[in-house]
Amino acid sequence: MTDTVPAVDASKPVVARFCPSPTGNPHVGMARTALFSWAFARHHGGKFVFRIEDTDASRDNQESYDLLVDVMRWLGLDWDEGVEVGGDHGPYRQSERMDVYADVAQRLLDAGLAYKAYDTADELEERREAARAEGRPSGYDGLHRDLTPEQQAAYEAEGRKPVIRFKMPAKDWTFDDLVRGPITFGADNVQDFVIVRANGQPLYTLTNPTDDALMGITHVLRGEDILSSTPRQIALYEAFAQIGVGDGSTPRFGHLPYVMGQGNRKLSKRDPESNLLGYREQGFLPEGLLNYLALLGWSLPAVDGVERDVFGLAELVEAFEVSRVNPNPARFDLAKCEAINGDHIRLLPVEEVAERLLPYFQTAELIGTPADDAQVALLAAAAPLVHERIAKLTEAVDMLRFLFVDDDDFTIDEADAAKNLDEKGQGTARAARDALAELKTWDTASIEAALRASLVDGLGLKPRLAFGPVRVAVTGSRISPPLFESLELLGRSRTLARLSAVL
RNA sequence: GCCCCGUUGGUCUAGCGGUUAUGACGCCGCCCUCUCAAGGCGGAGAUCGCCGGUUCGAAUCCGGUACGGGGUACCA
Repeated sequence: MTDTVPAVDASKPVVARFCPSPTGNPHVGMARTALFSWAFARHHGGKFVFRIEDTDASRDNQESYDLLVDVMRWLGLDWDEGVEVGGDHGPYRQSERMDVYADVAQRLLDAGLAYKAYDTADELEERREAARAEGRPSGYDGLHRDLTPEQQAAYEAEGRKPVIRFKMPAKDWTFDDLVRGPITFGADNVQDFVIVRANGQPLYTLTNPTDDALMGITHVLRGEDILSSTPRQIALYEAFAQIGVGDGSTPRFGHLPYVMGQGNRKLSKRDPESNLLGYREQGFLPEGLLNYLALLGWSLPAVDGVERDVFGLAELVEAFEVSRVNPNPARFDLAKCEAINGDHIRLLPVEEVAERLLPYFQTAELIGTPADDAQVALLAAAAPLVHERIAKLTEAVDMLRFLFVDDDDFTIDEADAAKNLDEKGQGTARAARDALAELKTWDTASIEAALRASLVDGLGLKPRLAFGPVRVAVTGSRISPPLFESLELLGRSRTLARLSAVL
């Protein structure tokens, strides 16, 4: 297979990155971006950098930062360089790099590649409106581009504080997008942009390319929402080459499609489905979630004509080619996400399912913390009963609750009781209790034999009618794991007590 | 307004000039069965946004157009 590594320079190893802003809860679109960037780096044997872009003090917060780190670790997207692990290009939080940006901005100014602009918001607004009215692009018109020192001094005297704008060279901008192919922006449509606010704070437009350059990023995979800012970044890189920031090369860009929610809207932080932490709480496996996320815009190449959409991270890394990324937006489908997750659960050895289940049982307080050996053993014995029946780990908690719950807390679903434990059902339960009370050996086979003999052969009931009342009385629900196995695990005394309790 | 991106069953997706248009999720039916799942088998569901062109032949190439999305900030 031909390797379509689009390299800046073929001899240069790949360095990719993920650089979220710590605002709010981590969401799935973010995870998909991180996943693709990570998979790209790993596929090419390169490095993956994890940087935090917290330059907007009003929106960033520490809790969100902690969550980001936590969730990346949970997902298993490891990084070679970045926050928490360090590296040669740190620090990796932009809030700790302000001196770097100030220096770069000053050098840009000194080299005449950027300038101070004193326009007020109102002035800009007015000119923008005029431009639109005439059918011209509405970006900055360059009015303060060539101010004389005297003019600048006059504005300063008025008390105006300048922003720093980057001077866009007048030329067309073309770049070969890793997922979309060649994209061109005409010179007239990319205007001088602000890189430092009037209050001295650097903007994303400056900090992001600066750090990418300084950290040696060769490939930038990011959301398509910032596709149109790419020409500015490329222009900045060319300026960096002149002032000696970075190694003088420009990275390759690839713009990933949106992850959509309901309707034609991008999945937003407000959609409950977008909350990454929620998936962990609900019992999604990281490999299941990641598998589904990978399917949003990418697919494993077919082998001998056979397509497969359930795969592990190692397979993803092995096969990941950015060129296969589909450029159109994909809608997030929870039902399919759950189905894929269920497949991953079934792929796990049952012992491991039991291990992964433990924390969820502890959260539900069905098993103590620390867990005692008997409870852990019971969970291990019960895991095979739910292994094929769950799509999310938390579902096992509900299915096996009857085994772990204190007798005082055991409850029976009212609707199920009404249907299955009427007079006739109680008769069935009584017969079951009597048959089981005499049983010598308490194991699945003996329990099944005794129940069949008593209820099916003895009372002449159809199997589903025979076992329904027993199931409801003992497990509390019309729907449960396999009955005979469940009774064995529950034990004789608790089983008999529960049957007696409904009579 | 101007710029950019996108468009294959309900959803995700394969497809790179010749296929009865692939697979998955979901849905329906049947089998298995102590419930529910899982598994097996089968089914419905797409005139590949639209119009033109190139070609013996177009989902695939070209040109328009419509619709959706994004940008046009001292947000990212």
